[in-house]
Amino acid sequence: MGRAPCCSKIGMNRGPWTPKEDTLLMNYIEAHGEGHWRSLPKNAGLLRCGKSCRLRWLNYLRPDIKRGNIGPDEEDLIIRLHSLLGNRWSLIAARLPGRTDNEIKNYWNSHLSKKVKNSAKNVQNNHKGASKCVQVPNRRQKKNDDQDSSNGEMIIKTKVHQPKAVRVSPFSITRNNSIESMVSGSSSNADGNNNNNGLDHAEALNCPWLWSDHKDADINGGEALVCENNHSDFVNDYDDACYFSCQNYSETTENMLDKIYEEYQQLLEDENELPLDSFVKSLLI
DNA sequence: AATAGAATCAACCGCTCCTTA
DNA sequence: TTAAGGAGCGGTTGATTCTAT
Repeated sequence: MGRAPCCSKIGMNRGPWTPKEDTLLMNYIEAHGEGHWRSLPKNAGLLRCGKSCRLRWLNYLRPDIKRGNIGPDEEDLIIRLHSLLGNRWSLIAARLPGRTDNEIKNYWNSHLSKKVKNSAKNVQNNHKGASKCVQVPNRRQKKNDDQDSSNGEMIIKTKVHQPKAVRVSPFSITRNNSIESMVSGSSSNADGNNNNNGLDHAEALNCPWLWSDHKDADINGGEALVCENNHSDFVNDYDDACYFSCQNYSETTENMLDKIYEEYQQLLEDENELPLDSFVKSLLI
């Protein structure tokens, strides 16, 4: 089934935004708030696609945006989160206050990927055969990585969780009655596929990722993420359970970033140890 | 000073997911 | 149940800037 384009491109401005366009967009959002991107350009008097407006606002015009000067702490966290999450830029960005997925993605591609690659090579040279945690490639990357491997470049892989993050509204949870019902595989994912493969809890817990990608999500009304692997879905609403949420800036940046990473790691370590009920409760606390 | 190649990053594209009627 | 629209995400592109020669 094809889809109509998000907007007619005829007569639309493209390319870099002008200060005038920025002002129009900012004024409109100040007055009316975010959202309704499709109709926003028309209402704001902009000759831009709604997607373009959204991107401009989210990545550059939002008042809480930090630009440039990615510090060593942030850099370190990006690298570590990337080793856990892969190219889930929005998830990574959600844990770096003021940073956008686009900025992190660009920073990774231009700086960090090389850095990581070089350090991986050093590790290989120093410890031949030693295990190193590197990202699991996504579909497109995999092809290239396979080619790298075939060129004789050894890529050492350890278990990396690569959940497919899917936005889920609280309604999804209600529909399926309980988290446990989802864990047991009785829910359908967004593709409409029923994932009930007769999995037991241990299998389902292979992927307990539930991180909101919205800083202001709340436990009842916020969005949550569903992890999706080959076998199971798992749903929870988690964001406010993070005591180091992005709203808590009282801690030092360094401590906060470390805690973010530690919690992600802890989730991974715990997933195969906790009984289901305990695990679910730990996420909801 | 001029040029070429590399690096950077804002913006676009296509796809997927969620919601709604 | 299903189709369509809105929104978000990750990959890619291309213009601009930087650096080396």
